[in-house]
Amino acid sequence: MPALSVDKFHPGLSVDCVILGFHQNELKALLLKMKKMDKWALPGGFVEKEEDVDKAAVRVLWERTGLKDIFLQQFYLFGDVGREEEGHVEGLVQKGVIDRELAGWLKQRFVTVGYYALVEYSQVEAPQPDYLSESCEWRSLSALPELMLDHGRILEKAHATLKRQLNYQPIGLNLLPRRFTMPELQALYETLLGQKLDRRNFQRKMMGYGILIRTGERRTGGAHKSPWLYEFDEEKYRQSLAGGLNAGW
Amino acid sequence: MPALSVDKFHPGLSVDCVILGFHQNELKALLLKMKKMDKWALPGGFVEKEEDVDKAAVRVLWERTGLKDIFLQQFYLFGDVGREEEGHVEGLVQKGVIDRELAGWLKQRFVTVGYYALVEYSQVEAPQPDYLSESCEWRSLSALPELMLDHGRILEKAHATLKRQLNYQPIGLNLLPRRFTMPELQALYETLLGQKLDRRNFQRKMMGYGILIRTGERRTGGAHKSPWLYEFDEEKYRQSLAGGLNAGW
DNA sequence: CTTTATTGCGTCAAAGTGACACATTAAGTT
DNA sequence: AACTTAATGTGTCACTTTGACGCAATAAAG
Repeated sequence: MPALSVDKFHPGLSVDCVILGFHQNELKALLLKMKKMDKWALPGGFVEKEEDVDKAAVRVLWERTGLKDIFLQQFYLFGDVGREEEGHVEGLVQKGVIDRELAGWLKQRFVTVGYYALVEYSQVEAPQPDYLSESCEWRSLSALPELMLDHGRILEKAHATLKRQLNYQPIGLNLLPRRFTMPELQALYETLLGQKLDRRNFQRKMMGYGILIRTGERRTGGAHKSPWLYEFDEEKYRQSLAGGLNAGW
Repeated sequence: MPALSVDKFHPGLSVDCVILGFHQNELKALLLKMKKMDKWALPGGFVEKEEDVDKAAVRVLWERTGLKDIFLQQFYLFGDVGREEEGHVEGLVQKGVIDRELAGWLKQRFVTVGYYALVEYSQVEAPQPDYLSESCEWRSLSALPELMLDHGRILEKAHATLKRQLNYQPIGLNLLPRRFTMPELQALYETLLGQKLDRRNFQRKMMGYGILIRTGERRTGGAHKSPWLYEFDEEKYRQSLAGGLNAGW
């Protein structure tokens, strides 16, 4: 167990990352399985004393999973007392997962900042767990394992935030391969929303946003009629992110 | 100067409240004028070690302004290093505003959680400044005084968040008197958006949401035709808050 | 060559939106 | 008391967006 010098960190402040990917028509989150425990956890960690919180989130994600330079979006601060579970830290000590110094540090009251990111599933190959974890895996949101502390609630809140953003912001640029078909994009939306959409109206609405480019090519190999391949117009995609899709007023 | 026992607080964590009101067709924020300084500040303070952050915000607002039981909405954590200004704390000490103990506490690195609330201007009568401040006043957003630290940025972010929410959530229940006219509601929207709206289309759209009740009465006394008085249907208002106005999908 | 399931494109009615005309009314003016 | 003024209430009309669905084109399998 490497020594973790604890006094370089900002006291009582942590970050937790909800990393969402999309694969086989399922929304998945990247989770760490804690050593010697049956519970799973979001990749999270501490903020250094002279480090921006946003940057800490990026660093922590890298340290704990190997994912590099992910664009993380802050979505909520979880600041209720009682986030901690009675006996949680003692359990870790007794199982030899953490040492006494770290345990003392962990026993203080913590608030945590939630961040989320949407990443392309296939670009994350064999994420590397750190020394606290025995594995790092994609787990389907529809069949989540038991999560430690309030990580279940954090994940839920990230999902809800995402669903709301779908109404006024484009989504998919970091979640899909560079080129994708309309049915694939639709499947992403349907999964995020938990709701079926009409194929034809979806295409019309999506094209109306003007953020998609139809490449001349089709995806072949599957059965039946081969669909067109699309890319995002990154310039216009970013404009839509900033300005919103349905300005409303 | 009352002694402020500093070790009951969570280290390096503060809350700041953006309180917005609407008066004479202007959006105003409640600000504190710091003693012996030309700068103004948002009402803010520290979180106790065994206190929910949300509850701390409510308490702090009460302690610093006298406003009671305001519903505060968390909107962002400001966590960059360099939020602090060089020499800011020393200045306070030299002017005798704070003592050495508080100064030492303040010199650590802080992150702050931003909260906002919309309140009815007229219900806030003579807000009371605390011992750190020499006054507590409504200041128009269009002519803000100089704010200390990054409070200007915090206020700006609250305003932007509000503007975005206007697209999918009803607004006005806590910002207007219980009964109000359609032109008054429209003026609120126009001020928040910084944009003129068509009178007739505004009314149609607003009524379409089904959250307004037209009382049988009119507002008399003004010149010209007297407008109807409306109330919010609080039941439906809350439903719209939860479900969103323009579901989108 | 036929079958089958999927994709692309189009239609149509209903609802929503933006721009505007016109009638109504309360207070001030003459 | 009649007139003027400016704000409010209601309605219209064309255009766009949305929801629901029909039909033809196509890639692979039998």
